[in-house]
Amino acid sequence: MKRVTIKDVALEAGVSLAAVSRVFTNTAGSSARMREKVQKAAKDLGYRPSMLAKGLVGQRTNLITLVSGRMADPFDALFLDRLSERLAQLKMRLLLASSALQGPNESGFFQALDYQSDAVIVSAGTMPLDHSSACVRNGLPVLLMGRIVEQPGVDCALADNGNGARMAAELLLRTGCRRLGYLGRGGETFSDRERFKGFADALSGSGTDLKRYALKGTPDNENVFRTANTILSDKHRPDGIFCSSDSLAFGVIEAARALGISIPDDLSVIGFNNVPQAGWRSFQLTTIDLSVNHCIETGIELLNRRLENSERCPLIRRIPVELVVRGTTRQIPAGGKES
Amino acid sequence: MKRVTIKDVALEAGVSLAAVSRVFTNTAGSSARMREKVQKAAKDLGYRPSMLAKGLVGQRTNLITLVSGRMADPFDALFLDRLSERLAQLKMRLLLASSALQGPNESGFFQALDYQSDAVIVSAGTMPLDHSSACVRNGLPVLLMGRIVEQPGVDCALADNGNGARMAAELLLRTGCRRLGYLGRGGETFSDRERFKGFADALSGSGTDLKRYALKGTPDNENVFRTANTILSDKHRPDGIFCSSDSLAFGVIEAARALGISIPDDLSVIGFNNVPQAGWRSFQLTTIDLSVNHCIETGIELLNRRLENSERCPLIRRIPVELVVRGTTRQIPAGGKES
DNA sequence: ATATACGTTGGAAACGTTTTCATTTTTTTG
DNA sequence: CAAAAAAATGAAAACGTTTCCAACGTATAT
Repeated sequence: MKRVTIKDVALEAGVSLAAVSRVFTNTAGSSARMREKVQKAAKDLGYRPSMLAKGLVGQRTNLITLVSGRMADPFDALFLDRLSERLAQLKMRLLLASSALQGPNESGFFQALDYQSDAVIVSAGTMPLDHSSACVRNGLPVLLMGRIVEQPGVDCALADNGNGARMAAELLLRTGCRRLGYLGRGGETFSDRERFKGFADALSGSGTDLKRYALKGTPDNENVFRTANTILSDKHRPDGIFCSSDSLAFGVIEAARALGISIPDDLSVIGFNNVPQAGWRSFQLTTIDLSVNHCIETGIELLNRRLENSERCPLIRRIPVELVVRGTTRQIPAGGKES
Repeated sequence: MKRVTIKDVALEAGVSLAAVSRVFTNTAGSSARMREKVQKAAKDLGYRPSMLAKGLVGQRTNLITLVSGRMADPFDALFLDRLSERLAQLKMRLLLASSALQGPNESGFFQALDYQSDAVIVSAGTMPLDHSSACVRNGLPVLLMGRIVEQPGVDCALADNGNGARMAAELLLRTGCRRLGYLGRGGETFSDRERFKGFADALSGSGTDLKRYALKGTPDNENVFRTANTILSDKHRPDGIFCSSDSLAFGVIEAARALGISIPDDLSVIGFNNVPQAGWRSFQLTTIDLSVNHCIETGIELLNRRLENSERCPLIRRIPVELVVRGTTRQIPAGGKES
């Protein structure tokens, strides 16, 4: 019932505490005989080092705090899953910070400090960053996924939104759409703002209409459907819609079907993220692919470099995106190279 | 750069360490004047107690280790999200154990021990429980979600699979299906076995055919589609299929559409879990609802009771399920009460 | 042989808390 | 007002590690 400690191992092996510690931390300066004795004793007793004690004295806890959104979007779930797995390979553990229920002193940043996490990853787009400086001040690296904040000690990794939006715009133009729409979250998140701007920029000078639509309220399917239904019921409705996420696009597709609007003949739809569902036969959504694995590798790299050198200046990494053409956009007219 | 400790607060307030500790733990025995002084000093210095130190000396870390599956199923994501939120209300944090990559000494159970979690929740159906006893031996409560294992110190909470399967069987029978199929994971998980058994039992004596199908490999949509396609391509294909999860049902629906089989006229489909997508217009899946919130409340209750009294005998809780009739099953013939 | 270096080992302080116990102060009681 | 009880306070040990430093032995160089 009582925990097996380093002390017990030392006693069993007939050596000092320091010796056991050295063996378990692979510190130089212990004979082969010593290693053997200690390892045998440890195994016999079933010893496991206390990460709490380790963290208290050393500087690493191998804990990474993740502040994530509501996990409503499959992309978030996927991100979490892969991140957890990848960190496990590096012997690190993910500590979740509920982004909901943020009392005055309850931010995920504080939680990270409380448990002496080695770093904080923020992937919740709407999470206020008020307390991030408290982390930086305590030497706790912050990694921002999906937005940019210029602050010492804060690294950022995010999709190449401008490029993605441009590809979407070009595809819609080349397939003959003329009344374009952008459906996003009303500029609530950094990504949303960048994607709209990129879309608008790419469209400027093309002589097309662009209307910006915003989802009010939660991004659940029913709510998206209602919004899309309103948009598409207008007689001047767009004939091409770029959505800031696949989830929104699914709602648009369903609303179009309900209204008898044919996709892609009467309406083209493009999403963002390329979540697994986008490839399902029920949707066949043309979308901008953002590789989860790529996101994670980029994040991990920034994290590692920061842990090695906490002083280095902040880095911003753009994650490349790719256009995935499926069935919700028309075919690009072949041959017509000139103009 | 250095952490503000209880010592700094004591110094600032001109009191002893013990005094500060007492104020912060709300222990009886400190005057109003004392509380005030300490709280002011703490606020001025921005003091936050170290959970590591706290956990080392006290017995609670407020950490709960969750061993979860691959998060591929939306139900798992939802479960995680809500659990994290609910635990946050109770001032507890979720520590994730990647269920992948289980080296010899890398089980989630060991991780729980290493960080002195207050409890382990296992929701991964396929996670081997070899090392659970190590936890129990160290007084670490184990909560099993979705399966039953009779072991001291291990509580279980799971859906009323038998009842759910029975409701599915009855609906299919009453709506006139005669060649029934069950699509599951080949008995890989406890739930799968219970659901099949419940379905078969409810069908026995009805004079209908029952065929058991098993998904081989990963439960991703593409793979499910292929499996379903094979099943439905048979000329003696079933006219009613009960799936052990909604994810499987979606694949069946898509395969049916691809083959031009009309749902629910030629084929009825029932899922399990009632994930949000089941209600989407693209699917309208009839399914057995398992309330995530109910799961969590049940789990939390078991956990709390165990933490209060670690000696009490193991409890098994069945979570009630509900039939949700949507569009993938035929209407129940009205009036026909007799026979 | 003696001095120097090096590789091994153990002792003890430190990490930031809680908690027990003894001591001091305050309040209540006769 | 003295004595007893109650309340408030502080000193120190404990939790399980790591790490610095001193001490020891052994091998190498003079």
